[in-house]
Amino acid sequence: MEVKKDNTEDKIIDAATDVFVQKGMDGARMQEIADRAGINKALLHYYFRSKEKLFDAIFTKLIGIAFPRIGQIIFSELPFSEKLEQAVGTYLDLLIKYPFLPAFIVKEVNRDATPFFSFIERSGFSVDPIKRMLQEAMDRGEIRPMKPEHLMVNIIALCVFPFAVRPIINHVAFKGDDKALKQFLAERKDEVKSFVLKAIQPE
Amino acid sequence: MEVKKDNTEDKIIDAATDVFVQKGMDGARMQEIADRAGINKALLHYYFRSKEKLFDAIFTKLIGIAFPRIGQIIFSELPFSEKLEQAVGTYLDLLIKYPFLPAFIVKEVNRDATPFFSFIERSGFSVDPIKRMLQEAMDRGEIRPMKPEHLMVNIIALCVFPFAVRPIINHVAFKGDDKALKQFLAERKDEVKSFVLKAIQPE
DNA sequence: AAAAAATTTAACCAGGTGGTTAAATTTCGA
DNA sequence: TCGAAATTTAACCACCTGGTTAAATTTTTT
Repeated sequence: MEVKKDNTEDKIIDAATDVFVQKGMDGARMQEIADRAGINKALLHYYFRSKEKLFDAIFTKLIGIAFPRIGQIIFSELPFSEKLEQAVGTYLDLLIKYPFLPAFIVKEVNRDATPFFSFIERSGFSVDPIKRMLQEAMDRGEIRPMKPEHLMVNIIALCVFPFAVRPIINHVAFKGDDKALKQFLAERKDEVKSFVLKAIQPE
Repeated sequence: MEVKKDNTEDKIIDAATDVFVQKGMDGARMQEIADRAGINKALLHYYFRSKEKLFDAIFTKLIGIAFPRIGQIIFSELPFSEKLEQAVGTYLDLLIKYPFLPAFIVKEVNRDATPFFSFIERSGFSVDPIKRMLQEAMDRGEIRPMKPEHLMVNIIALCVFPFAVRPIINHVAFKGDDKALKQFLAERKDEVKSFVLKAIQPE
């Protein structure tokens, strides 16, 4: 049940999101954003004083989607395998909904990481609780011992990477067949879960 | 033992590589490339008629590095575990040497995939032999059965992804400590190998 | 020494960029 | 109805973009 937004600011944000995600900060044009929002350039500056300010707003919004709070899952009393299943499932649902997020974030974070850094500071995001949770699971013998940083990166890599290189996979593995690619990405949920579970199971 | 290159064309290519990798096609400026090559803009167009032609040359060169021929490994008679070890080792050495390749390719392939497509066609690159090799390893019972596309994507994801999101990992996991990040990336060789091997072992 | 190739200089171009301004007009809430 | 806010129009700005040109100069090759 989506809320109907028809005020100008939201129209601008929607249009700017589309354009920035597709073209990136460097490739985006204020005129195109104005056109897509159905307004003119003057009004664009009436709402957001500069391209940079507008981009920051969009970037912050999108990074907030890509770095969701997963506290409830982490702090639940479920066994690790079920935490993993929930986390991977939730995250892949999100990626299927926003398939262009990974490429956008890779692009912009490598261009200028400071907006990302300030988001992290503002949001208070930290990996420490996740690391602690993993360490405890290892101590309980639910997971084989390994550096938690590697496990975290591995899980995220398996989820995110296929979306970041979508055009490559689509062409090389599926010869441009969009249906097959979509099917493949849908399968990732089970694939990542079982792949990780086997990889971390103790002796 | 690097070959000393001091002719202008190579100076241009080196400079253009730096600038395009760092800023991308949209962010790159011909003036900056000329400055870095120690020449002027007129001479830049004397060698490469347009920005697009220069970019194509650089992109093709870099994609050729990122999609190396791994035929010798695939067609060797080694057991799969050793093939994996060799392939991952070789590829991670390459990524450590060119750490900005993944972000560059993600960026540019998502901006315009056609140069990538034409490279694939020209080079005759195909996943089919890799798929066949994996299938045979499964038939021999060396690997648990799974879709070869997923296994391929998983291995590449585990290798490449950390480099693509290097600034994020550096900040979130290592609080900006470059040494720690470097150490982490060096560990990936063993990490990916053991992670994948456990994930694919039968039963 | 002559010819050819490489390089510089410096000016120039058309077109696009983000951004601004002022005035007129429309919309909308008090 | 009145006034404020929202929106449009249209012109304008300085600056940057990729790209071109012609002539002079230097370097290299023959």
